[in-house]
This record gives sequence, structure tokens and C-alpha cells, in this order.
Amino acid sequence: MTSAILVEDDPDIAAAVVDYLALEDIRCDYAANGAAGLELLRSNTYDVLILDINLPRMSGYEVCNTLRDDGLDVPILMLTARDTLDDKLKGFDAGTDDYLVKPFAMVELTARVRALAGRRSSRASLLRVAELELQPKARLATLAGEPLPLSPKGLALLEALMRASPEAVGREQLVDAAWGDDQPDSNSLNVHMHGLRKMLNRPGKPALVHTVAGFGYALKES
Amino acid sequence: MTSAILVEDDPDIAAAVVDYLALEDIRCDYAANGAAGLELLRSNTYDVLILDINLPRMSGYEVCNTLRDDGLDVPILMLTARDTLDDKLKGFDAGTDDYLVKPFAMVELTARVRALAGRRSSRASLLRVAELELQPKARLATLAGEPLPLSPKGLALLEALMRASPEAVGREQLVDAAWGDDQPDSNSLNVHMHGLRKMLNRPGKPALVHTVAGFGYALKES
DNA sequence: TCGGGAACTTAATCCGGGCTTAATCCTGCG
DNA sequence: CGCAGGATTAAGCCCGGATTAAGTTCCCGA
Repeated sequence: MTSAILVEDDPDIAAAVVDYLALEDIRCDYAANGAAGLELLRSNTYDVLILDINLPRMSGYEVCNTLRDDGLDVPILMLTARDTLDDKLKGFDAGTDDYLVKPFAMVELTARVRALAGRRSSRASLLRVAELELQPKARLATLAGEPLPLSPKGLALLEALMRASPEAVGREQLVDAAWGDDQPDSNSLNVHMHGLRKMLNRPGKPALVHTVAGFGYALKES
Repeated sequence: MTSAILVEDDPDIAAAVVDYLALEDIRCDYAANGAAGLELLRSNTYDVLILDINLPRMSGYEVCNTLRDDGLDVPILMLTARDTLDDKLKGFDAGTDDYLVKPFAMVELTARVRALAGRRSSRASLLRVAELELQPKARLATLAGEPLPLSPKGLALLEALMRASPEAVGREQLVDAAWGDDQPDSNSLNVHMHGLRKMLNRPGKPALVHTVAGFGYALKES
């Protein structure tokens, strides 16, 4: 289920949007000002941020910038009454991903929200890193054409790593991805990563699995 | 440099777009029909695909779908004369990332192209000082393109210095940033800074790491 | 209902790299 | 000349992670 957060000072519009998104099966948190929004964004993770520009104290642009400085890279959809080209450009300069002008049709909003959210989880039907391919739907991975015998946990870990590639993934996130809530109290992660590494790092070829000391692992070719 | 590909059957519009993007420092390949476009997309990699819907034999929607089936997940910007809501929705359903209606302002096109392309390269908070780049989220630093082998402490220190650059950072703050509470009782900081300096100060290039006597260190080019 | 195997966890041990420590050198300054 | 703050280098510790092997659980088929 995709989750969004709306930052908007007009309570009527806010309620309308939240309700409509709920109907469309998109969970949507709500904050009435920039500070509250940032608070939520820092403590939770969302697939997309719907951001009004005209906010009481902190403008949408400022929220944008603060967000990026903090290292959060949530996709942002700006929502505003201003429709001049200059305003749009200012928005994109601030690091927006999309820009929608009020008044707007709810269906278009949801369509754009979905597009933005979907991008995170790569709509493509197969992920590829170097010689390695993975079809999440089919739960099938191949290395240089050869199918890999993957266990459920191994597959979950591999998928998380491939989606993030070439960036590193923290141990915490990996455990989250594969185990969810009930996390093992031992070094299971190490064992599974060892399995993956043994499978993926073919002799003669550059290593694919790299451990990032004190943090986690990365999947990439270099 | 960001690179795009335009698939559009009207040669006049195509020429205008390609030329304008070139001015904006965006390289843009061009194909006059879907098949040719797919060909290019398969053999090269692009940051974004600008796709007209009205194409001779294969519609933009079909191109979309074929693309996704092939496992390419290029961001797509649809470009079309149709502006009804239904058309837009149909576009998003097909897996578009953005939708722009003709006639459009060239500046808006480039803004949206940049927004779409930027996502690929994880635009979130990229710190830069001279030839040195750091992606805190990915825990990856590069100097003149070469990745740097950074330990956790070294990375923490580097990040603190880069965020402050070109201002100097006090020893106290640096220790805080890297160690938090349990601070070492010896000259660990000196040792780590030595390591950083050895890595960053390339011979022939101006020094990046400067010590500020009696205070701390500064990271800057001069 | 029972046997067997796959998948996962736990436990025990090993290893290397990152961190600290400490000892020495350098430089500027009183 | 001596002192202090920092640079440099080498040595060693220690822990995070690697590795291996032995349980344990669960599912599935006989």
C-alpha cells in the first residue's frame, strides 16, 4: 500500500484530498504547516510528499530545501494556486519532482501520486545489475543466464540490494526488508549475506557484493 | 551531462526541441517512430525519454509497455496535443512519469526533463567541494571520480567538514560529530585527520585540508 | 502419522581492519 | 632553550563481521 503525506494549511482542501486518496487505497498523513510536516517526514517514511507552497510560516520551497539537506529524497509533488511559468520554474529549481496547479481534478492528483510513488519501486518487470537479473514477480534470479537457487530470505535481501544499487543498504534496512518485525537476535543476516556472496561473487569476475564497514552492504560491479 | 531521447514524428517540433535542449546542455537523440526509438533505447542508456503519443505505426502507449516488458525503467515524459483528463489518465496508466500538453513552453519542458533525470542520480543532498563529492546517504565519496576508501569515522569527519565548508570546524565539534558521547582520551582525531589529509591532498593539486591552529580544521580549495 | 529434507536460526570460532594508544618528530613561539 | 600543540608513524587491541557447523522448525509427501 502506498503512503503519502500532505502538507497544506487549508483544512477543507486537506480533508478532501485525504479522504479521496483513502478511497483510492492510498494512506495519507496530514500536517498543517511545514514544521509539523518535517517532523513526520523525519520519523516516518513516505512514498511521496504532497506539498502546498503557501504555508503559514515556512514556505513550501523552504520545506523542500530543508528536506534535501537532511538527506531525505522523497519524491515531491507541489500543489499550488499559482500557475505562471515563473512559479513552476521556481518550484522545479527547489527540487520538486512534479507540479500541479489548483484547481485540479482528484483523479489527476492520484495518477501523479501513483506515478511518483511507483518510481521508487521501479515499475520495470525485471531488475538488472551487471550480469545479474531478477524478476521479482516470478521470484526468479539469474546470473549470466544461470538460474540461482534462492531461498525466500535470500531473495528478499537480494531484491532490496538490487533496488538500491549501486548505493549501500544499512543492516537495519536489510533486516527490515527480509524479516519485518520479528527480528532474529543473532547473526542471521551475516549468514544469509554469506550465502549470497558465495553465490554471486564468481571467481574471475569483479565482486558484486561489497560490505560497507560499520553500516551494511552494497551491490554493484566496480 | 544529462542525456535524453526524443521520439516524435513531426520533424519541425523535433528539431526545435533537440536544438533547445542542446542550448540547455542536454544531449538529445532523436527517433521518428516507435521502433527506431526502442532500438536506440535498447542499445544506449538515457536519463529520460520524451515520448509523443501520436506516432505513425506504434503508439506512445505501446512504446511504454514494450519498454517496461524489456526491463528498461527510463523515466518517461509524455508529450501530446491531447489535454483531456482521460488522455492524461490513460498516459499514467501506461506507466508514464510525467505528462506535458502541447503547446508547451520550452523552459517548462527542460525543467521537467531535469526533474525526471535528476532522480536517477540520487540528487538528494550531494555535497561538493572542489573535485570532491560525497553522497551521505550512499556512504560514498569520490575525488575526481575515484571512489575513496573511507572508514566510518573518516566518513563522519569528512561529512562534518564538507557541510561546513569553506568554514572551519572546531576540534570539539568534530569529535562530537564522529564520536558523540564516549570521546577518546588520546589524539585519535589527529590520526584520523592525518588519514583524511593523506587521501585528499593530491600532489600537484591545491591542498583541500587545512589546519586552523588552536581551533580545528577547514576543508576548502584555496 | 511418521520420515526426510529444506530453510532458517543459533552457537562457536576465526580473522582482519578500524580504532586507539603511545612514542617520537616537527614547528612556532615565548 | 624549552614548551605546547599538532603531525607522523608504528604497534597492538578489540570488535564487527566471516565462516563453518550443528541444531530447530516446518512443510510435504509417503
